[in-house]
Amino acid sequence: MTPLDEQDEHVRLFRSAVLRFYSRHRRDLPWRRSQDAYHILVSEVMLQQTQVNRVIPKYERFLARFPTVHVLASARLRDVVRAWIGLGYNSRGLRLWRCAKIIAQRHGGVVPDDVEQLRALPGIGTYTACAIASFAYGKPHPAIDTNVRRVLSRVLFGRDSVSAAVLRRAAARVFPARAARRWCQALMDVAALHCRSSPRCEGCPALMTCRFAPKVARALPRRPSGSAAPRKAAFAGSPRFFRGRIIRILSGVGSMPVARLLSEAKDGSPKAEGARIASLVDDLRREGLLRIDRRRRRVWLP
DNA sequence: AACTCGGGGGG
DNA sequence: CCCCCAGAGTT
Repeated sequence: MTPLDEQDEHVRLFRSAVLRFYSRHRRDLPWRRSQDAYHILVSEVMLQQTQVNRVIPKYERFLARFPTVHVLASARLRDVVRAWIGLGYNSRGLRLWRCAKIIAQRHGGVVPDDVEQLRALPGIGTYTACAIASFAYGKPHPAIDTNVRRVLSRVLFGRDSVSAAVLRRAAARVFPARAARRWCQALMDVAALHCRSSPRCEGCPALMTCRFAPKVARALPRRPSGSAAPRKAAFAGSPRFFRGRIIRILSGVGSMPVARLLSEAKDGSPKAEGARIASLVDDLRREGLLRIDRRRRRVWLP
């Protein structure tokens, strides 16, 4: 048996173990019950940098409120933003709304199945485009997110991470074209249930073929706990904190005086000068999340 | 390549 | 208190 054959055999074992694991133990997630590409689109945007458990209730509420692309496309941004509260990264909601408008106007209300066309939509990057093409349409595009990256890096290279180029080649080599729709979701379940940031190897389907597992036993220190830690800024009082507050305040009213928004936003935060908050409001206006009538000095969500 | 964008739950 | 989490867009 040549080394190449050996390697191929190794990959086959890995693949079949992961797919078998998926058929038995896969998580029952709401967006996996649907084949509707719009549902997949909504779930994937919500899942950008946001945990599954927090997305589930928002996802179901969102689709009950905006059941189709057309409903979302003709909705008011304010209603979209209100449905988005609690998910964070509000501009994702804005971009999803713009996505729906483009899909309704230029794609006949059908979410594209082509990766390039998907990539061209606002808020859809490489990962999300591949995820939609693959999960909704069964097209053979590896959707490489942090989970897939971590599992493949560990199993194939015995490291927590490898360079993007190396990983891309490895992902393509391992990718089973016949199981395109399931493969990456299977890897995500392996990541969520076993190959977590801090690994739980017991019961992992990749255990036998994993180059990382042997290293896990000797526990890693896991904490430099060093003196020179850069020390992160507090969340309260940060730009993110105030942006979130501004959006939350505005989502509850039709429109309001700019001055009142500023005072309500900094309420209870004496450190925040009005000028700083005003500049955050202007950032939000530039991004398209809110509108300002300078003459009448009023602000609102479109 | 480095930053910014929310918010919550867990170690 | 720090870290992580189905990333994308801008500079």
